[in-house]
Amino acid sequence: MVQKDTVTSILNAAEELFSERGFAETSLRNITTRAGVNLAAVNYHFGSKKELIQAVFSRFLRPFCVLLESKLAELHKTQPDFNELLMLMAHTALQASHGKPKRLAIFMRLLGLAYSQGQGHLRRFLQKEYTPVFGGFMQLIKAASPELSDEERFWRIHFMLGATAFTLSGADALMAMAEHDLGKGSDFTQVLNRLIPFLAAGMNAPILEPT
Amino acid sequence: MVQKDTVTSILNAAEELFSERGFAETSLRNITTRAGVNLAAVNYHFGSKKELIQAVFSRFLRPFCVLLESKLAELHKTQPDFNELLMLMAHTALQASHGKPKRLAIFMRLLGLAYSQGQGHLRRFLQKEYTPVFGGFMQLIKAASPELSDEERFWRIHFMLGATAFTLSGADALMAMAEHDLGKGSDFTQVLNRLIPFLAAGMNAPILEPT
DNA sequence: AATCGTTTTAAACAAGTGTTTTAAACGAAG
DNA sequence: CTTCGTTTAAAACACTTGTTTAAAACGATT
Repeated sequence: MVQKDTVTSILNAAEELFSERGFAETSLRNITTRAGVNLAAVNYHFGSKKELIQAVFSRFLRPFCVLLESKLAELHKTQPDFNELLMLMAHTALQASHGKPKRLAIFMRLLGLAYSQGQGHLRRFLQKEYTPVFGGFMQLIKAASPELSDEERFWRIHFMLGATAFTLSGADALMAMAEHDLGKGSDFTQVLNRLIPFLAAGMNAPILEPT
Repeated sequence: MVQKDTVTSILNAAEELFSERGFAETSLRNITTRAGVNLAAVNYHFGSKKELIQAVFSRFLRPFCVLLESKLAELHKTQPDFNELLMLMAHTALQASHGKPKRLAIFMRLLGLAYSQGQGHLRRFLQKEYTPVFGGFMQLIKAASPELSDEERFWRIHFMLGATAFTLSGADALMAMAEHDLGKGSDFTQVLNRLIPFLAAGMNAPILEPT
């Protein structure tokens, strides 16, 4: 691979290493070595390690949000059900990954890390920068499940989020495990096609309001 | 709180700090300071930081496994459905947490960290030590879903696992968010009572085998 | 060709890490 | 009381971390 722009080399290396080892476990020296640039380049171009982490997220999230926003605009007229909504989301995410499922898996793992690992600054950053776009998607979800209370819907959305983040972030490891355990391989889109009906059924589950 | 045994003081402090900040972000000095013991005590009693991490898991997992194993034995006679199976699992986990939901949340977060964070030694440790016990549970799941192909069931189990780990590990943060967003608070068992029907519906979702 | 702002380089910085070492304190057994 | 193995204590170990510095190299503009 030829020597690209310094900052994108750093972003590429950081994206890979962060998703493999986590944020704290990845040192700036790991990143700059893999990127083939000088150690000081990170602090020069990004300011600090924290800002580098945020930049990694922004590079993926910004194009994804504009893509999603445009698709949501033309979808607000119809009344899509969960299967349609989730397939749209999956398709948009894959599109933002330039069609490469591997990139989506990497980003999902980063997203999982952002929540599981301390990284309070990251949660705040994501919340402040990228929540408005998801508001439109939430409205469509609400329209698709008018029978659910706000509380019930809130939790079911996070159940979906968990299943998705966990599965897609470990997709390659799980696919390898599936091949080993039952001899049948799967590919990434197959997994998505199994996941979506599962989630839709969960969202449409009979309600059991607490006493 | 009075000064307990040195090793359990260390385990308590490590359990809390690991679940709050992650493994790499928690230093031995953090742990020994909170535990009120000398820094060298960790290496003296556990050998290394890695072995301390494993000891934290063992302290929870070992009693949980014996509890689960005994319950599974008397359950193999009946033909429990998913709601029963999941409720049994939840009840056992809560019981292993001495009835304190907070402790279960902490352990779930640790489990999530073990998978998301690098920590290859931990994944290997957990796999080698504690997988046999879950085999029995898997058999019951298989018996409860004979219409599913092995492949479909494999993936749906991991969908469940993801939703559960993600939700319960971040339960306190999510509960705070729920209270802030929609003014209604939830408690831990309520969340479990919402999660289980969601998962059961997902497991029983109509099958859409790939072409 | 000389000059400017921008970028890269190598070296050092202070701070924090896990671990080891040495000596001191403890608590029961002879 | 003394002696013994076990536990604690303080200090130092060698090493890695993120960040900063100051000089060198670069690249376009005048």
